[in-house]
Amino acid sequence: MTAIETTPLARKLGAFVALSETELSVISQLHQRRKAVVAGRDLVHQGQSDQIAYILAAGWVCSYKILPDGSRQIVDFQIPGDFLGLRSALLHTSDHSIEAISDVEVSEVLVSDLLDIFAQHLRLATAVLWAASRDEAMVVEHLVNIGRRSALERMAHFLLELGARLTLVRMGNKQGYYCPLTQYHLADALGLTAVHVNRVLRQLREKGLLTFRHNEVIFDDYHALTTLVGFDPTYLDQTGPLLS
Amino acid sequence: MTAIETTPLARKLGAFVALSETELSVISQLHQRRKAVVAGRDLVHQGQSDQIAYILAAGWVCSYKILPDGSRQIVDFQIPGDFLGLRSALLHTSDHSIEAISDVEVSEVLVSDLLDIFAQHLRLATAVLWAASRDEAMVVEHLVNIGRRSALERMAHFLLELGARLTLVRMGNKQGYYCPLTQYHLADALGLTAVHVNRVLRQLREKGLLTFRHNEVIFDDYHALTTLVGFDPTYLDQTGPLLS
DNA sequence: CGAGCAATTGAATACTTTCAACGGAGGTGG
DNA sequence: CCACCTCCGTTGAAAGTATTCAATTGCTCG
Repeated sequence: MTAIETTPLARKLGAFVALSETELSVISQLHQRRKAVVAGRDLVHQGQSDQIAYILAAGWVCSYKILPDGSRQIVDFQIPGDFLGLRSALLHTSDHSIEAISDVEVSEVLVSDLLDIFAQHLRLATAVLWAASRDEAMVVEHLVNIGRRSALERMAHFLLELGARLTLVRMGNKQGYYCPLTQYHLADALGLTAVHVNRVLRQLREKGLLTFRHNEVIFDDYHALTTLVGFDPTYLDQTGPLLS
Repeated sequence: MTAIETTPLARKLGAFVALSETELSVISQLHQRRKAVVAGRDLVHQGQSDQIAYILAAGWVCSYKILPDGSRQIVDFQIPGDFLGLRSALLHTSDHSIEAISDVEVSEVLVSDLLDIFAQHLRLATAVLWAASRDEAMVVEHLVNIGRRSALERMAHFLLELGARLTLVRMGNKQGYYCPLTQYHLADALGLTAVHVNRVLRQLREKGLLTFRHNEVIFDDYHALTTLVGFDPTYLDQTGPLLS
């Protein structure tokens, strides 16, 4: 059982509904068809059809779109326990690419298997629906972040949100977390230049708010950060509403 | 039957799958519990719980979020035929507000009714799932738009997308369309200032690309516009992939 | 007609990008 | 083992883009 509990997906869903042993074992069965991808490689290409879905078991990936002029926008990052390409699989076509940021392990999931499981374990269906809705809410929050916040606030909000997500799968806490993203990743995600990302990070450091160095995010003043950007993690950990 | 065909929802879904008369009548039955909202009023408030879903029958609305500092970001506009608050209804809580831009008519939809219909008419379920996925894809495209395009390109892309959506419900074409949005709406949607929106619209006009005046968008040079921003409406009218 | 809202314009300011250059860490091949 | 290359991070200065502040016009509505 201990082994079962340790899959990030189980941890994430478990934060939302208490899972029975049966349900936990069903989740672990989803992780059968393993596949490894090395850092930097694309897992899915924009426009690729007949897309399969994955559960991210280890490592970090990002979903992005490339514009005609060559610039790219990262839509969001996925961390262990997150689904990849669920919507694309349903639509049989991917409208974005997925890049492995670090070395990555994924579990292939057949949509048909998933649907079978939903039919038999309604609580799991509910939990996955919750996860999908949360993903959508994060994209919306990302949109708001880019549209209406200054570069400094954007960065702070982004790193706070990431911290909250990582905390849910026990890969971070209010002190900080390990973060394999480069400043180029941050730039492409936040709609900034890598150069400006660098300056913004320096500002945050000099203000004693947070330090991002050597792949480590350290919250120097968590409280000040949250008030600076009005960070409200409600949309991430709403435990309850869906339970009924 | 003519009366039935004319609901915007039927027109939209009909653009995706050919609908039988039975299906058309089921759709029209969804429009029973009518409700009117006057322009400027909020239909849904951020944080409101026990949310009900709606189908927009007439008029325009927008979904938005207010930031702690008072600024707002419009996430998305809805036009006749679009669902409102489907996700919020499922989650029993709304994470955003919905404003009626013009006088509006909506049809209340009980989630339970909708689920019943899905069970009986699988093609309709598919079509609605398609619509929901398209909505999500539009939010993603909106994110890319704000993150990686200049103000001018943003505006052009946005007005093109809106035109494509309106065309789908026969409320616009490649010549142009009626558009009740103010420059403030555009600003809040595109992450700009109303002042700057004004200047950008002037540029577009002076370049002979498009004219937005007196609530009318006129594409002066549709082709030049699409190439300017690399507008690719694939994500809007993908007829096919989901049919299987 | 006055009030209020939307659109418009100018000038000054602030924010972000661009261009250019350099340092350090890690990996490769001679 | 070291030279060399590349990728990432860092910094300065100049240029460009968007915002802010302020003021004016036009229009609609009561």
